[in-house]
Amino acid sequence: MGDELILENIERYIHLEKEEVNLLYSLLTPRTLKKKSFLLRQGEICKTENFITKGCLRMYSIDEGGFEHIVMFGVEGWWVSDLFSFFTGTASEYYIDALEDTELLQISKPDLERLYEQVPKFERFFRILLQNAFVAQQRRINQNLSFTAEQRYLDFIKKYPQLEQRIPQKQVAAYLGFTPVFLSMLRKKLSRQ
Amino acid sequence: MGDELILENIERYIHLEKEEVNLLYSLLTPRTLKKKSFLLRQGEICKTENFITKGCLRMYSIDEGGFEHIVMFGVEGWWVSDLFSFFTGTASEYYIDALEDTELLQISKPDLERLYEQVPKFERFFRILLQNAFVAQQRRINQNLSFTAEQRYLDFIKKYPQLEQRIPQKQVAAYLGFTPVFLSMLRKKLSRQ
DNA sequence: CAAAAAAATTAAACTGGTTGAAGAAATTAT
DNA sequence: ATAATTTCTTCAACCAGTTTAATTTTTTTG
Repeated sequence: MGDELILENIERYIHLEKEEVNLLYSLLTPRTLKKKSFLLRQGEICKTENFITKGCLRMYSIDEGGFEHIVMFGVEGWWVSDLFSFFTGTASEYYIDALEDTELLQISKPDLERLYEQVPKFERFFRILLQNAFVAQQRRINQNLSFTAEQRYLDFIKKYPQLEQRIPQKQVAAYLGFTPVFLSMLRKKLSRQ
Repeated sequence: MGDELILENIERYIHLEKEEVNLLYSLLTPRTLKKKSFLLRQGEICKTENFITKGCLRMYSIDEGGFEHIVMFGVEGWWVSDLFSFFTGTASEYYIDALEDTELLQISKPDLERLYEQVPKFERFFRILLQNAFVAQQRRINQNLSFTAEQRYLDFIKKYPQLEQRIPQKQVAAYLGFTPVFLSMLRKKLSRQ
């Protein structure tokens, strides 16, 4: 199951005793999500933090014109949720759905707070997780500002070569911030040179 | 001094006892930075987390063409540093300099770790700080993807009305991701309608 | 496995934002 | 104060990426 994956993931940053592992497991709820089904819709409150043990999710918004813009992907070993909605208890602006059949481990806010209280080390773990996510986002902001579309695409396939194979091109375009038509032209141009 | 400002800031999220406050103060080093002088340059390692008690900083990169792109501003009450460089001890890709004469309170990595150990509540404080920063960045990424230049500018002046008054227009443009020339045209167009 | 639906390609016209250049206004330094 | 420097404005030519629409390829579904 995904139990080993999440443990391996956590023990990269903090060491856990047996009982602490058991407490953690007792607070996690497994869930499966069929391809194309939703984990969260705009207007709903995000009630859980979600660790992916199998499959692939995307978190995205839909603009006035009906276009989708992907703020993050998640695959095995990643946490995905709308933290703003989760922490503030307010309606989310985002959708999260499954690009493949997906398996999750979920933890609710009260359970997470219980976990922090009983094992303060988890506070440290989630701080480190957040640090990494923050830094990755900052990098993305900087690249969106300073790179051309072509540079951004090349960086994407270099950074996430697996993902590029796994998901439809139009999703890559929706993440990088240009149209599927333009991505197709770009790929053709790159393959010629 | 800035001592009250930082305390007020921290006590929004965690409560501190007198000795804990004293420990904190003993680990903070004040520093002043003249306008246009650098707190960090590309290639250097970011050694401190910096709390601004007065003034204004920007963190930015310079691209191949020599253009500056601002990843964040900071004013009174904000923390500014290159967290990636700070945590990993690797060379920074960013510059941080002062847009005004600025006063800071600095904490080094060893001192921050001492603080975490002796007062674990600070782990919580910085996790919450990071949560907020993460969510703000995610919002910015989403808006960069889904908004036009005009919408982004209008959102900026709505969200940071003080900052817009305080800094040169070209810095706003470097933050929003377009040229100063275009911003000037945009403002003219908006003032006509 | 066939039919339907979704994704990818191609091409041409188009547009939001850039570039370069030159002058005016504001800020900074002496 | 005055000169020097930086910032802001204006305009016109230009280009990176969009749009629309038609065709082909791939994936999904019954």
